[in-house]
Amino acid sequence: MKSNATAHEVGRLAQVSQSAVSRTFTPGASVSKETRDKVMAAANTLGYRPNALARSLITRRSHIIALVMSYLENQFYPLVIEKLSQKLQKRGYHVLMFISDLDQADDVLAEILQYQVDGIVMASTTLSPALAKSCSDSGVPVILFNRVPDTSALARFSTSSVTSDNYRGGRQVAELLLERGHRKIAFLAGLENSSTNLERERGLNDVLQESKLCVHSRAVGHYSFEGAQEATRQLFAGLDRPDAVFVANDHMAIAAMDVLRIELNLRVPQDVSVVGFDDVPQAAWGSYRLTTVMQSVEDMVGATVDLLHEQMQGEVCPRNVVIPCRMVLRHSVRAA
Amino acid sequence: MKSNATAHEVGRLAQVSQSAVSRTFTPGASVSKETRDKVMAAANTLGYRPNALARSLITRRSHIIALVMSYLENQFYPLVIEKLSQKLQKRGYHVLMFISDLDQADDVLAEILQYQVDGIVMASTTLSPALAKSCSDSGVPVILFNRVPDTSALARFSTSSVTSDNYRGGRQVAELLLERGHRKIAFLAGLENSSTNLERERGLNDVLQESKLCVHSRAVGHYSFEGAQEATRQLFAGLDRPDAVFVANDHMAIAAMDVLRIELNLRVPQDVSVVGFDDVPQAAWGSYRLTTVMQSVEDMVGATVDLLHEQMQGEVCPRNVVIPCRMVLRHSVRAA
DNA sequence: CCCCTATTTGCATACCTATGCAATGCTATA
DNA sequence: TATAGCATTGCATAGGTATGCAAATAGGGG
Repeated sequence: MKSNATAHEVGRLAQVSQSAVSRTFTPGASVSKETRDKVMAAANTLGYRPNALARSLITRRSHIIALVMSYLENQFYPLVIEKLSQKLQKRGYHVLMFISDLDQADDVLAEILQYQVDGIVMASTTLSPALAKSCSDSGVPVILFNRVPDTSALARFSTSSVTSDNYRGGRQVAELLLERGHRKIAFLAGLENSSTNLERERGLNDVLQESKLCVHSRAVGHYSFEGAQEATRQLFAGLDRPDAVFVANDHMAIAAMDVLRIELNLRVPQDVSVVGFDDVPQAAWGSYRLTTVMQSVEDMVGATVDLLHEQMQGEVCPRNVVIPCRMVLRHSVRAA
Repeated sequence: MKSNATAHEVGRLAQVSQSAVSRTFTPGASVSKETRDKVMAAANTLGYRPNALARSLITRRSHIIALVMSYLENQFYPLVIEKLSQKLQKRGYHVLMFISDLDQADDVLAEILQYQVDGIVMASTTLSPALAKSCSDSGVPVILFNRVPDTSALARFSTSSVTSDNYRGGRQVAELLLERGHRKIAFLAGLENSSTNLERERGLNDVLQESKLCVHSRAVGHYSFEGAQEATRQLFAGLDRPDAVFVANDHMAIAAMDVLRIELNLRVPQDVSVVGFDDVPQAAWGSYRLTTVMQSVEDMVGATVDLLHEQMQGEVCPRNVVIPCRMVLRHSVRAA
C-alpha cells in the first residue's frame, strides 16, 4: 500500500479521468459533487496526496519561502523563525531554512534559486548588489529582515526591507539615560557596518550632540557573547569609567552585565546603568531585569508576510517598512 | 534577462542538445570538456540554474528534509536547527521547517508528505502510530529527535530515534546529589509523558531507591518557563522544604533559580542545590553557572544525519541511537 | 419537443529535466 | 586496412499534475 498513488491511478479506481482528480484537489475548480465524492473515496483508499513538486512545476508557484539566517545564538532569531513559519503556514506557505555565514550569503542564494522559491527572507544578512539584481531579475521578491538595503542605488531599488525604528530607539535610550542623570555614556557596538548598529548609534550620538555632549567611550562586540564580554572589559579598563552603557542588543547586554557584576564587582544599576535592544525573553529574567527597547517580533514578521504577499502578487515596487519600537523600563537603569 | 532560462534555451545557444546541458550539470555524467565549456558559457550568459523541482520529479529525490518542531522557547532547539541545517547543507540537503503544536503533529505530516521530502526529523514530538505507518508506507524515513518511539509495537518498529542517555543522566544527577549530602531531593518534571522526562526521572528514582530513599517532593513544569516558576513555588510552599532540586531541563532550571533567589530569598547552592539537563548556553552564564547534564547537540545531530543517510539508501531497519551524556559541574550544587 | 445556456468532463498538451538506447565518431590493436 | 572498443551525443520518453479547449451532458423556458 505504498503511497505512490498518482492522480491517474485514483482516476482509474474512481472511473473518472485524471483531470477530474486534479480538479477535486484544486479549490474552485469545476467538479460535480458526485464525482468529487467518488474521487475522494478512491483517494482515501489509495492514500493519495497530490505531488506538490509536480504541481509547482506547472503552476510556477512552489509555495516555499527561503529563510536565510546567519547565527541563532541571539534568541531574537529563533523567535523570528517560529513566528514566520507559523504565519506562513497559515497562508499555505512553508519555510526552507538556509544557514549561512555572514559573508557567504551569496553562495547560498545561488542554491536557493534552484528551488524555485516564491520569496526570500534574509535575516540580518546583507546582499551583494549583484545578487539582489539576480533575484529581482528572476522575479523572486527579497525581503531584508532587520537590515536595510545597501546604500548602493542598485540594491536599494530592488529589494524591500523590514526593520524597527532603530534610530528613534537609539534616541530614546539616550534621552532616558540623560534624564536619569548620566553624563558618561559608553556605547557597546555590534557589527560595525550593520544598519541596526549604525542607526542605533546614530540615534544615541544625535541626542548627545544636541545636549552638547558626546559618547564617553566605545567598544565593539560584533553581536557575539564573547565579543561583548571582551568589549566590556575594555570599556572599564581605564580609570575614567563610564557610568552607563548602551549595548547594541540584549544578547550582548546580558554578557556585559555578567562581566560588570561578577568580574568587575560593579552593581547594576547602582554603579553602572545598562540598556539593551530587542527585548528578548532573557531580558525579563529575574537575574537581569534589563531595561531595553522592544522590537515587536510579531509586528515585524507580520509586515514581512504582508510584504511578501504583496510582491508575490506582482507588485514590483519594493518598500522599506519601519516598525515603531518601545522602551521597556525594568531595573538596569538607576532612578533619576 | 529573466532567469527563466531552460536547459533547452541554453542548449540552443550553445548549439548542443538539452541532454548535453543536463549532463553538464549532472556530476559524473558523460560529457566532453569541449561541450561542457560551451554549455557553461551559454549558461552563464543566460543566468541558467537547473530547476530543482523538475529534477526531483524525475530522480525522485527532492533533497529536502522536513524538520518538525513544536516550540523554540527552549534554546536547545535553535541549536538543533542550526547544526542540522548546516550538516545537511554540506551533504546537499535542505531543511523545510514545520512548526506544530504538540498534538497537531499529525495534520502537519499530511502536508509534509506532499512535498516529497526525502526524510523527516521530528524534534520533541510524538507521532501517532497511524502516521508512522503512513510514512513508512510511503518509504520516507522518520527520525524522532530527543524522543523515543511510542511503546506501541507498531510505531516502535517503523521509526528510528536519536536520544541522549537520559536514564544514565538521571542516575548521575542523583549520585552527585547524594554524594554531596543531599537527602531531601525534589524533582521538577517537564511534560509528564515525554520520554525524556520519564527516563530522567526513572534514573533519579532508581538511584534513590538503591539507597533506600525516595524523592522528597515533585511538581510539574511542562517544560515551560512559567510552568517551572509555578512548580518551584509549589515545591517550596510547605514547611518541610527540599534541599536540592533536579529540574528536568535547563530552561526550567533557570526559571527555578530565579524564583528561589528572588522570590524566596534562598541562596543557590548554599540553601538549595539545583541541577538541570541539556547544557544550553545560558546554563554557563555568570548569573546561573548551572550544574547540568550535557546533551551533545553536535553528536545527536551527527547521528541523526547519519541515520537519515542510511535509511535514505534504502536500509529499512529502524534504529534507536542513544548518545552518551556528561555531567558538567558548575556552581549550583553545594560542595560535599 | 426543441433549442439555448450553463455545467461538467475528458483529451491533449505543457511544465523542465534525467536517462536508456542507439548512433556517431574516434583510437588503438591485430 | 579492418575491427573491436570506448567516449560522446542526440532522440525520445517519462515523471505527476494543471489547464485550455471542445465535447457531452443536464436543465430550463418557450
